[in-house]
Amino acid sequence: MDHKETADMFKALGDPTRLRIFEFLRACCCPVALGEEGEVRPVEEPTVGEVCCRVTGATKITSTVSFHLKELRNAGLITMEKRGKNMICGVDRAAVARLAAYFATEPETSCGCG
Amino acid sequence: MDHKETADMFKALGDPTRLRIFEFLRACCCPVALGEEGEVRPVEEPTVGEVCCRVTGATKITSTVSFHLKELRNAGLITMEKRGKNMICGVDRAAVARLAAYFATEPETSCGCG
DNA sequence: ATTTCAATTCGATATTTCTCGAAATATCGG
DNA sequence: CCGATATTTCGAGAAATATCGAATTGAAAT
Repeated sequence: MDHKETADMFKALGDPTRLRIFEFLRACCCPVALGEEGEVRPVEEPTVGEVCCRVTGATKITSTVSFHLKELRNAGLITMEKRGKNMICGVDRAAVARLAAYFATEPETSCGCG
Repeated sequence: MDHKETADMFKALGDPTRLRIFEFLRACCCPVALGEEGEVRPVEEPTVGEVCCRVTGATKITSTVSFHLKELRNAGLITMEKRGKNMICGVDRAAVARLAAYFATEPETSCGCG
């Protein structure tokens, strides 16, 4: 995770509307273990229209939400996959894990006190 | 940590210059355990001028760095304390811990699959 | 008190970003 | 093919942001 990539993720999450979208997707797309193999898949598969409805309360898709989804996707925070007429949105769990590690890990010291 | 507060932190970290400042402070102000009581204090105490020098390579303090430090401080990510003629900068460890938890914790599900 | 050093504030400018509505694209069903 | 639905792209305007230099504050030293 290089510097620019990290800053882009934070910038994407720095907008209130995008943060709401991201949190909705996180809450919505929680993984669930299935079968004995313990395989994991998302239970709900929200479309752009559903994101739109939940986040802005609008009944039709706003270009604004589309714009924000693209930003989140460009930042590597969410995934979008075409299914028929719709786009299915989900969080990129690897990215979330990297961000968790970013804050949880003590950085290399630069003051010789390590 | 409410929504706006969270977004403000991410917005603050979303600027490349501010992220560099933040990472410098994190690396610089690593805590060190001292004595038998295990008390912890920062080893280096960077001033605004030092941040400036390290981050932008400038020899004198730029108003830009001052501006970015204020943003980071307003977002609750860093602390600044006056000492004599200088301001000593440090990261707010509680805030970093909250952000680590933010990404490490599975959110409440909204799809009835919990 | 005056000078000096550290840092912030101010004013202006250039750039970016958010938002909205209209038009375009793509896919499905009849 | 045509119409309906889902989503993206485009164009424009308003608002926010980053940056720079100059002026200002505040504390310390002389």
